[in-house]
Amino acid sequence: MTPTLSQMICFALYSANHAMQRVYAPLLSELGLTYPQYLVLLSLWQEDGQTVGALGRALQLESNTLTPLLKRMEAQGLVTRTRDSADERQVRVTLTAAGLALQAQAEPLSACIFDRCALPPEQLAALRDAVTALRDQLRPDV
Amino acid sequence: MTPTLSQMICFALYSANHAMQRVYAPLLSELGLTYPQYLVLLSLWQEDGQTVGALGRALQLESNTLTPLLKRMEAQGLVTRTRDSADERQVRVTLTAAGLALQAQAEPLSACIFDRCALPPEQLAALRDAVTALRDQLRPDV
DNA sequence: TGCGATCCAATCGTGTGCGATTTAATCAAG
DNA sequence: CTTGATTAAATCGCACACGATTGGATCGCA
Repeated sequence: MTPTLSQMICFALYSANHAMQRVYAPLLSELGLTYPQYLVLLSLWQEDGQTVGALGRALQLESNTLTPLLKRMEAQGLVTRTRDSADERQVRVTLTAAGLALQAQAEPLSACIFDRCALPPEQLAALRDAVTALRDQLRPDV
Repeated sequence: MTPTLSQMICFALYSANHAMQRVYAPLLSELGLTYPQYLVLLSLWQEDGQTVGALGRALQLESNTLTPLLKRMEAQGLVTRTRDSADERQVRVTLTAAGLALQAQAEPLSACIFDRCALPPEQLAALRDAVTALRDQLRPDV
């Protein structure tokens, strides 16, 4: 028997992800950011100067997605993209002053989202860990 | 303090959703379907002849996403799109024989995905319900 | 009955995601 | 050295998502 839409874990993840993006979008828009651009910045604030490949591993995206996205961020003056002199195949992505400065402006966001979730911290952390574990289970080998 | 990427529930949902789509994609590709098209079919197999608006409420998508998607499915011969004669503003989406027939072919999919999740049914259902509850919490009013 | 407000779908432009391929740089084995 | 294999990014084409707007159809109320 074919299950209903709402019974499926895939649709739960699909629709929850979109709902989350819809909460973030208007807030990020004030900073001139899209949702994936914000995720890239989160990763760079954590560790600046990552290569495209390293960002891809962190965000679980390929260069065919990241390259145009990073070019738009470079055009906005948030990052610079420079070939690694030791290995010219790699491109390092480095925050500009403007990209660094956004961290302060984005800082209140996570608390705002946390409130919106309306869950005790432990429950939210448990949910996050369960979702992450499922994700890692679904990923090929690694 | 800015949290790390992996600490954020938003990234857990984002990456888990993508991981799920990456599991489905090659299987659906054999049926000539994309992931959102499969979700539309799930909804139509549950209730045929829904309007674009009703499908949008079920899938939580707007007409600007659904209309082109449904046109592609119509071009593939999976559904028909007809204006409701009682209210010409509405468009009813109805399964063709081919669209109905796909249900049998897609039937093994959900079990296949379930195995991939490698979780006991109760745990998977609990996770699904928690994700769904969070999604509904994030949705505006309703 | 008329006419403005509302509702539904469609259209348009932009930004992802991703399969498939290409280009350039590095590595490895002889 | 050199040449074939591997690796890293970029490119291309297509299918979503979605904000903003448009065009018809229906509704509500004087």
